[in-house]
Amino acid sequence: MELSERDQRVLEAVISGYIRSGEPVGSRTVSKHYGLNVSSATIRNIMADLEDMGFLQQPHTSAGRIPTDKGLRFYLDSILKIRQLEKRQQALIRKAFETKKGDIDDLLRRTSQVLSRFCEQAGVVLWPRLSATRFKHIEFVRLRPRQILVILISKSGLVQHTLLDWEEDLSQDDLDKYARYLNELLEDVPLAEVKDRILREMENEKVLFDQLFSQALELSKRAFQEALESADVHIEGHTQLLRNPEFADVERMRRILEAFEDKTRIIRLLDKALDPERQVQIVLGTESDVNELQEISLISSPYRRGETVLGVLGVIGPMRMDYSRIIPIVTFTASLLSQLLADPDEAPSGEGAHESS
Amino acid sequence: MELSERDQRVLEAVISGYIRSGEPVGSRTVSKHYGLNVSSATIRNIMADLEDMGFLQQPHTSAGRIPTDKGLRFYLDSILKIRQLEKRQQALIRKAFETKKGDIDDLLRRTSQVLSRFCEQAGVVLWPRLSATRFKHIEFVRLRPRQILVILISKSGLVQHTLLDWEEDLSQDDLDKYARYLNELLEDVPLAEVKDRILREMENEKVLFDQLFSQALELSKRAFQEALESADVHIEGHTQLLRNPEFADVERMRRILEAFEDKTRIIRLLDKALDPERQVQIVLGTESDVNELQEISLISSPYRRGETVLGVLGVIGPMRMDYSRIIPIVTFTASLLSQLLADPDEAPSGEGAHESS
DNA sequence: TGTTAGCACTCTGTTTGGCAGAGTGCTAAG
DNA sequence: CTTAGCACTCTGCCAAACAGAGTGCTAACA
Repeated sequence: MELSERDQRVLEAVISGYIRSGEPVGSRTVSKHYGLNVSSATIRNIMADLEDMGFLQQPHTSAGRIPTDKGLRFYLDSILKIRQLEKRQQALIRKAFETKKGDIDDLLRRTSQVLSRFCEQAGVVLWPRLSATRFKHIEFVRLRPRQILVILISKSGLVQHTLLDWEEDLSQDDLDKYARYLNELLEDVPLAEVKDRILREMENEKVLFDQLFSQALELSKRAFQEALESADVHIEGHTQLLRNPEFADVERMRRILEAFEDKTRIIRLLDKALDPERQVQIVLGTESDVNELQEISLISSPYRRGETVLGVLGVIGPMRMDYSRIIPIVTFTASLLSQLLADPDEAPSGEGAHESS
Repeated sequence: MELSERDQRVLEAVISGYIRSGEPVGSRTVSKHYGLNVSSATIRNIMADLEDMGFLQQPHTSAGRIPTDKGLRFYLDSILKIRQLEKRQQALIRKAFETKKGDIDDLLRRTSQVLSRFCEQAGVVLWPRLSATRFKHIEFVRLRPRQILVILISKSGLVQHTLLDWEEDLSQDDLDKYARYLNELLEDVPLAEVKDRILREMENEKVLFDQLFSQALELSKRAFQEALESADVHIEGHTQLLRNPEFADVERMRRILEAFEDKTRIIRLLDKALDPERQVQIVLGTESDVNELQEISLISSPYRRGETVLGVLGVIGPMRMDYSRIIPIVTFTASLLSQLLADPDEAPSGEGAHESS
């Protein structure tokens, strides 16, 4: 059940025609506009074969063909050649990032905006897992009696805060002491290992009998528990989705946007795409286990800081997307973001690497 | 050009009929279902008068009437009697807040969720302006050479962070010193006054000649500049808007949701509604200066901490909303949020004004 | 054996006319 | 001032008709 060269070209023709127009593509169109020098009747035969093999489908007798998910998947895996993004486009995207420096949060938000604007679909960025970065700083602030605001800062500049209720009322002075101790203890420890580090330290006998130390550790343990679990995602340009004619049905669109509001679903989807091995990953709706997202498709690419993958970014749109245009944008944006996040301390070529003392 | 009691009742009937059904209301319906003991012909005469006066309009000859903006405004200001929210509903809302404690951010996000769910429209919360609260803590973290992460915590537990580029490379030790100095200097100062306080301190001659002090002040000045300006808003339940039949037109809906994505517009709208004098404020779309929001309406209520207004919360929906149902929910939620935010340290006076019979 | 022209058939989308229903304004009578 | 009655208007819906797009099949052709 191999696909001949010609079969593939017909499949490609149908798919790109469908992507362009959003409507079923007929044999006549294919034979006329896609430079295969065969008549429409021949195309019809081929199309019928492709339908038998499950790559194409007909919405109804006497309509043209549209690709099935299987067809799309084959197209993406075997037919589509991904080019580099044009220099001109690259420059435009670079420029979009130049405007203003800011927080890492600003940077990531901007990234999703850029994705949305350039791809004309919804742009999405999965925030770095704290566990992917290193410890930088912790701070405790006594907001009210028995309420402590914990602020955790990662080396990459992520800030996370949690409110802890604590049985005992600790003074701000004590809290400052705890923080100093922890900041020293955990300096530069990968946040994924912080828990182990704390547990190990708890067994240290010097610590075991010191009220201060053990309480500080207990406190940080609770704080990290909350902080490390959280995952966040930012979606920009929902409304671009409304531009797609396939979502003209309000009710359907509503269900999809509803799924977006509960971010956990999107996070689950993106988590699946967080494969450091692959530069770009495409999840067709039907391949995800999220019911409400059956009709949409995600093109994603991981972004890194140095070697470690921090998170994923991508574009969400209808299955019928111009993959050949969007994939290069997504991969380029991912690599650009990785560059922007690169730690100058660690880059060998960069300026003098100071140690913070 | 006074409206008689009867005229008002007809207007009310048309409006509540229209709110219920979303369709033009005819004279027959009014005379039958709204207990005015007059015939439909009489109603027709009255409706014609109301139309002349600009309170009603006809989508086309031989359709029923729908209210104009002026008519709605009159209804809201003069006819509608706002009741207290039922005890049962109150309890349900209270319960929705109980589930989990968290950050102030969590609390505010939850508030917008509650609004959205109970009103079945989009819920919106304008974050407290930092300038409305008091200084609690500042912290500087040296992320990279010449890059300082500033973390600012208000007494109410709001956390704000900004990244500052600084000409000179300051050591973490120095930064800690600055922070200690500032934390002492600014303890409990209202953030609105912090700038003045800093400027005043800068003129202090003891400080003037001390490198450390003056740099700390300069640093904080820049930090506060950024932090105090920012305003944030959270909108929950966009998708509820899609439920309204008047937004069945995708293109129109898209424009509205697009306006939501650029939060500055919503912030502008909510700022207008931040009037501490009024318990509830309603902005009809046409009354706002935001073009894209002509067709929607905002019901809002300020929330406080003690005496000072922190921000606004509200509900955004189509003009045709069940005001009589939603207004009590909004005002109740605002007062509940105020209670939850109340500082136990400061509120011995028990200002719980929202007692119900 | 693969390709092509021709033809009958099917399904969709749009247009047209007709019709029922809802609602109005006006008039004349109570 | 109120109301019954009536002619009129506009919408929404339905059915029929029709053009257009596309297919599958068959038979002829290279």
